[in-house]
Amino acid sequence: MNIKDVAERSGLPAKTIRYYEEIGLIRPARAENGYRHFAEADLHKLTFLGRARSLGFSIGDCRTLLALYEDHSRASADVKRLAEDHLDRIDRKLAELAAMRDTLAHLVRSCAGDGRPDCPILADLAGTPDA
Amino acid sequence: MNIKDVAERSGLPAKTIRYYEEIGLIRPARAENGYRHFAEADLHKLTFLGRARSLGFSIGDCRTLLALYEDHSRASADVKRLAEDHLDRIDRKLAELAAMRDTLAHLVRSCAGDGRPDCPILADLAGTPDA
DNA sequence: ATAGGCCTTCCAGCCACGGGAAGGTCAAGG
DNA sequence: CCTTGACCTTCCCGTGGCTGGAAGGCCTAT
Repeated sequence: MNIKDVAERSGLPAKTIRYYEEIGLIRPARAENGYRHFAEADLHKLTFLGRARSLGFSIGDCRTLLALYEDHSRASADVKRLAEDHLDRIDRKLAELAAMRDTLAHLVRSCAGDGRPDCPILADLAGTPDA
Repeated sequence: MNIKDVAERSGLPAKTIRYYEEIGLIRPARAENGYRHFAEADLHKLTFLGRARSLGFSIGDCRTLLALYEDHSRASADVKRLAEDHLDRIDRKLAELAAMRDTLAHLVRSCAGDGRPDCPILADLAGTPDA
C-alpha cells in the first residue's frame, strides 16, 4: 500500500503517518522509487496508534504501549499501570475543567448581556466584585 | 515596581510578563537603565490577565476582554457572548474527556494487572477484542 | 573591589502535528 | 509520444503559550 491507502484505512492523515515514521514509531519499507510501502503490519500499528491517541495517550505513552504490545512476554500489570496513570491525569484535567466551567457558568448567568456596560464577568476578572 | 515585584503580586512568572509585553497585551514604561517600570495599572491588567487565563480564555480572548474592560461604553452583551462561546468550548472539551475517561476506566477495570501477558487494554487498542 | 541578585535581550525547545513550496513518479487519455 | 493530473517525496515554517538558558549590563552591600 502507498501512504494514501493506509491513511484512508487507518483514519490518520498522511502527514501524521510521515511524522510517526520520522519519530520512529513505525518503519515502513521503501519501494525503489522512494515511495513508502506499507505492509498490513504497518497498517495495524497505525490503527493501534490512532486508537491510543484518541484515548489521549501521549506519543511517549504510545511508544511504550506499542513496545508492550509487541512484547509477548509483557506483564499486563505494566500496561495497567500506564493506563491508570493516564486515567489520573485525565481525572485531574476533568476536575480542573469542571471548576472552570462552574465559575464561568455562574458568571455568564449573572451577566445581563444587554447594551449596558455593567458586567459581572469583567468585574470578576478585574477582582472588583462590584463593577 | 520592577518585574519581580509585579510577578510576585500578580502571581505570574516574570517570563510570562515579558511575553505579554512582547505580544502587546501590556505596555509598561521603561526606566533610564532599560528596566521595565510597572505602574499600579499595569499590575491591575496583569492580575486581570492571570484570572482570565486561569478560566481558560485564550490569549486572543484576553486581548478582547481587556479591550472591553477598558472601554467604558462597552455593551455587556459583547462580554457575555465571548464568555458563552468559551463555555461551549469547555463543555465540548469536558464531554470529550469524560468519554475518554469512561472508556479508559472500563479498560483498566477489565485488566487483571498481574504478571500474565493477556491484556484487554492492548487488545482494545489493537482492535482485537479478545487477545 | 567583589559578590550576588537583580535586570536585559536573544535563541531554542516543548507537543503533535498542519500548510505549503519545489520537485519527482506514475497511469490514463489524446 | 506527450500531456494532464493525481499521486509521492523532502524541506522548512507556523501554531499556542509559554519555559529554560546563555551572555551580558546594572545596582546594592560589604
